[in-house]
Amino acid sequence: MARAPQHPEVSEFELQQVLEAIVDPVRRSIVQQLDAAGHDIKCGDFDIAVHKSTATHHFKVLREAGLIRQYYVGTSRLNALRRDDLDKAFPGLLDALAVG
Amino acid sequence: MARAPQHPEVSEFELQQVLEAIVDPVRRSIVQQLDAAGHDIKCGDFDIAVHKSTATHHFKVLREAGLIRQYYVGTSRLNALRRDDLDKAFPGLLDALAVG
DNA sequence: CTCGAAGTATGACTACTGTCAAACTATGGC
DNA sequence: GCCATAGTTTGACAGTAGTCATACTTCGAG
Repeated sequence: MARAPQHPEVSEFELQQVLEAIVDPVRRSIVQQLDAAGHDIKCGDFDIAVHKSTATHHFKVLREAGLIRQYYVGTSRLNALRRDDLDKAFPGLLDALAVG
Repeated sequence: MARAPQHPEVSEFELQQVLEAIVDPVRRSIVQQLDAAGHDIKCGDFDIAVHKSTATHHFKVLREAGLIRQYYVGTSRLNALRRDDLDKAFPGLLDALAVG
C-alpha cells in the first residue's frame, strides 16, 4: 500500500487528462458524489457498481488527473474533491459537469 | 451523400455523449477552431492531421452529439458550432473547454 | 499475535474506438 | 457529357481502456 500517493500540482494539470478522467461514467459519478456530499468519502462508501479492484483503478486515474486528493486514515483511504485547484486551472468546468 | 444529416434537438442533448465527443483531441481541436474563427468552416479547411475518411467520422460524432451543425453548399459541407444550443443545455461547458 | 477489514497490484480478457485504404456518390465547371 | 473536386461508406486492423479474479499488503481490534 503506497503510503504517500502522488498528486499533481495545479500547474501540472492538463485538460486532456482531466477530460479523459471525467468521461468515464463511473468516475464522473464519483466526482459528482463528492461534490454533492460536500465532505470527503471513503473508497468503500461510494455508490458504484464495479469490483473493488476496478474502483482502485478509477480512483488512481482521478487522482493522477488532479480531480481528487487521497489520504489514509487507518486502513481506510479518504477521497477529497480538489474543487479549488480545479477552479483555478479550469474555471467553470466542474460546475458545468455538475449539471448533468 | 445524405442530403439532410440528422441533428439532435437541444432537449435531446446528453452530457455523456458530448463529453465522449470532446474528449478526442482531434474533435476538440475542431470545436476550438470553429470557436476561434467565429464563422462556419468547410470540412476540408480545418487544420487536422488525419485522413479524409477519419475526419468524416469525427464530424459525424460531433454532429450527433449536438456540437456542430452541418449543411451543404455545392459540393462542400460547412460546419457551424452550435454555441447557443450548447450554452442552453450545458452552461459554461464550452467556455471551460476553450481555456485549454 | 492473530484475524478481519480495506484497499492495492498483477494478469488476463473483451470491447470499443481511432485510423487508414479503397471504392463510391454527388456537385459544379468546361 | 466528362472530369475534377469534396466528402461518404465500408471493411480491416491495432491499440487502449474498463472489467474481474486472485493474491497480496497494511492497519486496527481483540
